[in-house]
Amino acid sequence: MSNPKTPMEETTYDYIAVEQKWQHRWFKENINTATKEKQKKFFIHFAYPGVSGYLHVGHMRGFTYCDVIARYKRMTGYDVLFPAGFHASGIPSVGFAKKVERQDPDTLRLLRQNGCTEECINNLTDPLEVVKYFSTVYVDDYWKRFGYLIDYTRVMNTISDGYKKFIQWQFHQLHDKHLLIQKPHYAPFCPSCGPVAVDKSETDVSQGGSAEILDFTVLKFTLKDGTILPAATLRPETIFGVTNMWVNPNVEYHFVKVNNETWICSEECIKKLTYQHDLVQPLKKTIKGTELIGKTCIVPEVNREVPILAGVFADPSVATGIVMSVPAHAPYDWIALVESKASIEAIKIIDVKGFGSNPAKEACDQLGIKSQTETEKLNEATDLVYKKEFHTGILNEKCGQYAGIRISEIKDTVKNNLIQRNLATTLKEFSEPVICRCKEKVMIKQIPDQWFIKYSDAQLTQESKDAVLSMNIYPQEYKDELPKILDWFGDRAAIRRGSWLGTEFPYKKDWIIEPISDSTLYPAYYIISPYVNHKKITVKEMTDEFFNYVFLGMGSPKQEIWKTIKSDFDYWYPVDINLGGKEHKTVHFPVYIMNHVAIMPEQKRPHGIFVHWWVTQKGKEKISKSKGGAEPIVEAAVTYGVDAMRLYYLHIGSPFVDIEWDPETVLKYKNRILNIWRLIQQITSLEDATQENLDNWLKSTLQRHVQKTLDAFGTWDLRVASNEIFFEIQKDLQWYLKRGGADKKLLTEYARIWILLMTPITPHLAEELWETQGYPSFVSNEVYPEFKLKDISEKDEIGEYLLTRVVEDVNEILKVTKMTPKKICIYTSPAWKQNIYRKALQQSAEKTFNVGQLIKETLSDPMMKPLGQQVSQFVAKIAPEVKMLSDLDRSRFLIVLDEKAHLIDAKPYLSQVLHCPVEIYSADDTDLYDPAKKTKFAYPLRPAIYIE
RNA sequence: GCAGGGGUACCCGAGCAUGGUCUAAGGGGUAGGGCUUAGGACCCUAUGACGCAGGUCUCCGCGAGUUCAAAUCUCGUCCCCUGCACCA
Repeated sequence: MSNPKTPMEETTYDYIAVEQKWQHRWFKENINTATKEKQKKFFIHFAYPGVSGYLHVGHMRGFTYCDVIARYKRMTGYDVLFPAGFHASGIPSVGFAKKVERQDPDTLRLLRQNGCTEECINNLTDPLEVVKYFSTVYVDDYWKRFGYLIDYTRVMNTISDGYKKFIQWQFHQLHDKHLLIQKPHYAPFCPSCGPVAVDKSETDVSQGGSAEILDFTVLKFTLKDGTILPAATLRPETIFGVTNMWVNPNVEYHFVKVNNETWICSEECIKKLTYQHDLVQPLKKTIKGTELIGKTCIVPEVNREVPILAGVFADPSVATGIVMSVPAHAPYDWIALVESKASIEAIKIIDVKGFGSNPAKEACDQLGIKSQTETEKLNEATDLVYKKEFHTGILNEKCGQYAGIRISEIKDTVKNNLIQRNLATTLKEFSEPVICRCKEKVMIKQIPDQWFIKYSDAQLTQESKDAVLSMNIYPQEYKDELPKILDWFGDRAAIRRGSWLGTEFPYKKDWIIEPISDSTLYPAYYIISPYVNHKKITVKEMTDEFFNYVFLGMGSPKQEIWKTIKSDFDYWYPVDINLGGKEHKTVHFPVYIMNHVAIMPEQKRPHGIFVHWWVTQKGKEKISKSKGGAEPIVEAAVTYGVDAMRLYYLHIGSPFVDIEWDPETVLKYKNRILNIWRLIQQITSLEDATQENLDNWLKSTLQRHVQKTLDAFGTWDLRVASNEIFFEIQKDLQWYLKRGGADKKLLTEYARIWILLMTPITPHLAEELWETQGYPSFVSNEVYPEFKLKDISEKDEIGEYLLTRVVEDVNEILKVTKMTPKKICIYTSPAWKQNIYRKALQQSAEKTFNVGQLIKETLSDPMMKPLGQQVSQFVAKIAPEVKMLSDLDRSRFLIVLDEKAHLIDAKPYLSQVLHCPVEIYSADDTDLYDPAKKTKFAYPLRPAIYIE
């Protein structure tokens, strides 16, 4: 580590040493521990990460936002509570342990790469060890490594005994408030492993992670002898158009007893039925498809007798294996009917614009479909007909009581009526095969008395929507979206029996509360966790009574420590910002709000939510470990430096867009960190010199940037804030130096403020610079700069504006004329023009501007009389632009500036950048050198130019 | 199906709520020049077209409309993306 007393060489900046040095000091002096001192508090946290293995650079984006906000708040007069923990519940750590257990080569390689010893790896077959191991990795290698001022005394996880007591209390509360309900539920289930998760990450399954659950309606067609021929459909309303049935002649169908009915269906179907229906009993009797063909059956509801025909497309593995035929509306059925050559009339039951007497036929004709084997085209035709009919179709007179109603409105009613009258039932099925990791086929199983949290509760929903109105939610779009999400958010199955981690559900033995439901009130637990961690309260003492007292203010304290904890809770709660990725928008955040509304007192409801988008791989692909993913965090920290990465996250895009990880880009930020380091070294070693106008300009623009930065932080517009601090300020400073500015005192102060500004974003760089500038103590503990109006000098701002315009104009002329200048003359506008211009601006601001009026007014002055023509030309010329000026420009142009004096001041600079002698005149000067009569083109803030 | 997001220059990406200062910030890339070199560096200039005096024309997915004025408002249209529940 470098010697802290001697500043580093001007050209070297050992960021790794700097990072270590300051992190060591911060944590040694515990500046990150939350304290109650300032009577103003700010509670921020990020949605704790699930313990699923090593994280990648994408995860650091949100964490970094959190730290920047927390650091900003602590510098602006708040006690900040920034805790963190681990979401250990659920499958991830179990899945990880399983991978280690089955010696998954990728997993083992990853562990070894990250320096995990063989002994350690052996331990990781236990999910609890996985949680323990990665908790350390997250804290030491990620969070501390990035300089986050997290209060590490509060670290907790969701499978600790104390947390479990907290969750049980939560569920007792929900139960008391009648928000726990029981009803049937259908969930993926593996015959040998039990419940499995079907999701895109494919933790539990080896195939079919993106399968959807389809909800078939099974219609009970009856044979002559009363046996039921169950046909499964996704369009129960088309029952009125059934003309026949399809059974596969090559399949042997099975008899099965369902309740008291006898069904005929495929063998695969029986298995599904047993998982989803009570009293399913296979009968040892089968019937060949061919034997069914030629028989007839009765269509339920309609009571029509229809024939059973041969259809090879009837797949025994799909639903019941028996298909009803609606040839007017289902292209498959139409083509099969044509191919069967049966003389059956299609029955049209849906009127829909754009189709005639047989939509299915017309769609088939349109796509040129000739055979049942053209499945791709048939699917397209089905899609086409279905979409059109669903949205614009109306059931016609053949549909009895439902005639005249839109499909989209009546579909569910038809279905429910049929089910109610025992003419139909349901069958759920995956849209594609789903295979468990154990190679078994995953089924859908009914859980008759599943416990749900009743998020559909009308009052809870309404109160939650009301709560959202007064919350600070970033981005605004999400605030607008949230009420709709809350409306749409349905009951959530809250428990599961299977091998995963979590809290035991108090009302059903051996069932575990699922991970979303156990992370809704958890920020409140951060208030308690330090007392648990320091053994100031035992798990045994954390009774419902304790939680009731601390959180709800109910009852009286049993111990002194209860009072202490409650006073902490009352000081810190509620949360000011809960920050999480966009994946939480429709999952975590709604339940976070709703549980607070349901359980916590009104004044403890959340104050704010901040949603950030993701870091993706090239091509907007989600970073995934399986695909190689982005760079590991520790490696990246070494390559780029932590401050560079922090700045990268802040500046590369708005928090509300996905950003693509690109190593080249991160390097640019690394360079910028280095440049700033050098620039500050450089400016404090300049030869002292003052230039009043220029110095005042620098002071003034700095305040503009301070103001913009504060405004941006005010709305957590982190990108704008970082842009001001790391780009705009630097740009101004460079202009100042280029102009020859070198006021030592000013530059010292400028550097001081600049370092303060950058502290929340690049704290290590800031601390190091702070120290080299000779300031004692931590800059992290300093007060953030405030806007100082007295430093604003509009006159000098406008002066520099004039100067840049002159340079631009000269360059423009040189470019067009391709001249090489020998001498450049600049003529500022005469006083009379400036007077008129100002008058015009004032009048325009007061909306009294009138060209004729102003000319008359001006010429009433006898001194102006001789200039009559010039005056009228000038006024006419400026009229349109004066009207269009913004308020900002108007006030800028109204400032009185001695243009000539300012330009003369800058003469050395002008001749330097223009590479030739420059002469400055005012149009009012008596001894003008103006061979080309350019003077008359001079306008206020737009001097005339003559180039030789 | 339900709910939501988005199309801006070579690329990324601001702007759009509150129309005018928008050829459209910032960053990157590219080209030319400087620095005679700080570490994958730094500085300047150019980067829609045209223009021999600081200007003109075109332009924000596509097509209309409102307006003195549209990237911004309205309507239509095409295309892309995300989530949908026991994965967090």
